[in-house]
Amino acid sequence: MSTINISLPDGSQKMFEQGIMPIEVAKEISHDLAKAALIAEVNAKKVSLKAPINEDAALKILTFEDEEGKTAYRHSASHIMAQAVKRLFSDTKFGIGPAIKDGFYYDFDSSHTFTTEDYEAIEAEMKKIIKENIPFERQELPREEALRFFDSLGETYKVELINDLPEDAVISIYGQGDFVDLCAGPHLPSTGYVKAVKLMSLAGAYWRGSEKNKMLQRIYATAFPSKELLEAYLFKVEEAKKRDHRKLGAELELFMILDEGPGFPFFLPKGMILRNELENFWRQEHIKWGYQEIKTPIILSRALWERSGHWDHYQENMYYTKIDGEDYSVKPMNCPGGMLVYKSKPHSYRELPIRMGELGLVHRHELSGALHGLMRVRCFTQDDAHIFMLPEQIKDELINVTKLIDSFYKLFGFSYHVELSTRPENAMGDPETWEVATNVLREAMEAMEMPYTVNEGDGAFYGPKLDFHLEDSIGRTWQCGTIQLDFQMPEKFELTYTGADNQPHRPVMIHRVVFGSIERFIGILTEHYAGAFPLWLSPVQAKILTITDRQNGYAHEVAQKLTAAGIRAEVDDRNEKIGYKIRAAQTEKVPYMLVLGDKEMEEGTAALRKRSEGDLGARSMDEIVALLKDEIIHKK
RNA sequence: GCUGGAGUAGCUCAGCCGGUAGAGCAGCUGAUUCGUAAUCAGCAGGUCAGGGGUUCGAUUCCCCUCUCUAGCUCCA
Repeated sequence: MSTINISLPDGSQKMFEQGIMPIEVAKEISHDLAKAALIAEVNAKKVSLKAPINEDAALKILTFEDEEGKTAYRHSASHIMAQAVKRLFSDTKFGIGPAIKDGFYYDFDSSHTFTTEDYEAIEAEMKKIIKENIPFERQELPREEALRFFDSLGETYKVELINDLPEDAVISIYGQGDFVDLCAGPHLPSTGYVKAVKLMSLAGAYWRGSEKNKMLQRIYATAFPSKELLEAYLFKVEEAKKRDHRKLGAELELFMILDEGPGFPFFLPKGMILRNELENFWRQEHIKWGYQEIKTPIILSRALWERSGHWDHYQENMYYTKIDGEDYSVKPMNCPGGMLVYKSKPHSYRELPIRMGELGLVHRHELSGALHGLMRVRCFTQDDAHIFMLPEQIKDELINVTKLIDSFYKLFGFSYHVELSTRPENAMGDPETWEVATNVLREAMEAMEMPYTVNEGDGAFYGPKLDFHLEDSIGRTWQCGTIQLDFQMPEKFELTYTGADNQPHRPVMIHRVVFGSIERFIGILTEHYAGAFPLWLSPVQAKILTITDRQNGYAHEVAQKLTAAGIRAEVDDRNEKIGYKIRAAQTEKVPYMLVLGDKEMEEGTAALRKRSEGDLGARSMDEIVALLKDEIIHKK
């Protein structure tokens, strides 16, 4: 038997007998590593711990700490769940069962309708399978044989999957006792490796994500290498729920959504303060960045929407009405109005770029099942702008807008990722123009060295776009900012400017938003800060709390002083103990509290208390005003 | 829209097998005048989402509608 040379991630090399399994190498390295090992990476290929190594190789042992190890672990758990379901509901057919962020799912087609009451039985069966410690066994099959095999089992979905695999694909199946699944692998050595599992939720999911297909039943679950890790995860999920903007929005009285208007949010006084602060900031910044502001009507005639292409390309998302017998539509986008403003007078090349902003309220018909708090609504305010420019200005403007968006997100401490969305199916205009536009977006991203992913076919019907995604409290991402490059609208609306040659030319246009939708942005902000907004955004910035009712008069004087300095203050002069009032203010997430007793009243001071730090001691009123003003101005 | 789940007081929730609803918090009133996260007592609060059906009787069982909710993209 010959020997082979195995190199490890730390650079060391060791000689082993040919055909050695990764798990044996792991044992050689350390007992702990062997215990934590899940799968291996041999020459950059993921394999089972029991796959013999037959040649010199670079070996890496992967554990739950590695993304790939975690994925294999959950993927194996999904097979265990499938096996459990097969045992309990034998006529079940199988769709797909991948690992996902934080867990895994499996899609089933079964005569049985799963409910949460089945969780217990399925989990119990999974535990049994885990206890049986059944090895996962890999087998590679020729295509024909694989097709025959799954066909004989009646696994129509698997047959479909195999038929769609490329000609040269290696078709592998994994068996664990009485259960066999089509799977690329790799898997853990045996079911016993999975320690803690929990079924999380139940949902319908169309086969292959298309609503033309049958809806399968999807069970979401998760798995961890220990009960403690599972519980820590469940705790984290519970904590995240407390940050949910729908819950906080109601508690903090920011907004509400009623049955009288599903998807149409009401903003309450406190939510309006937050919103107005954001809009004020937006206006100030946009002046600095060279924007003008306009406001266009909400309802405009059918002729306009036909011209813009919305009537053909966006029909199912629009609301319609009739005025004096003529068709009108409620605007789903601000651009056509902006076009009309541009067209209202002739333009010279000297004016370009023209950056025309609009906080525009748009209405869109979203599927009822897609509505979600402020994140997905049927009416929202876009912090829109349309930039009309010369072709040679495109790249600079793209960079400019990207920097503007980045400066906003940085202020709030958001991390975000960018997606480039390309030509969709129902696109307007010729593919060549799209190609050009898409490439300019790419170039701008590359010029700034911004990382981005590509989202094929997800562009707007009039142009490709760069989308900026922010995360919510449970890790779902929402598109906020977007930059869309548009060669179509200027054409449709016959926009022109007079060039240096005294001839008419066609400008190019960018559509862009920074917040995206003010509503969605407020939702994201609420979850980001868990409702404890920075001082400049807080609806109530300071709460004045009296120890006894002797200080009530003084309290209102203090409130007057703060109000005069532009600080939003409220007095709590209820006949309650100070602890009670502090608790109330703390629950309302008021950033500063001013506690007033006899001492403060005599000295003309206030005992300052910060939401995040507790008692700061007595300060003069001037000092307090200066401190708060500074924090507000610098948006700390 | 589709699939599963849910809807009881302002909020969080209880209500067994059908006999017309209960708690805590919030609110109001009174007492207490208190120093950094809940003082005590009393009072008031509900067309049990809406509609229909079964029944002597429905919050409870059945059907329809509305709304909310998880998901329907992350490719064996």
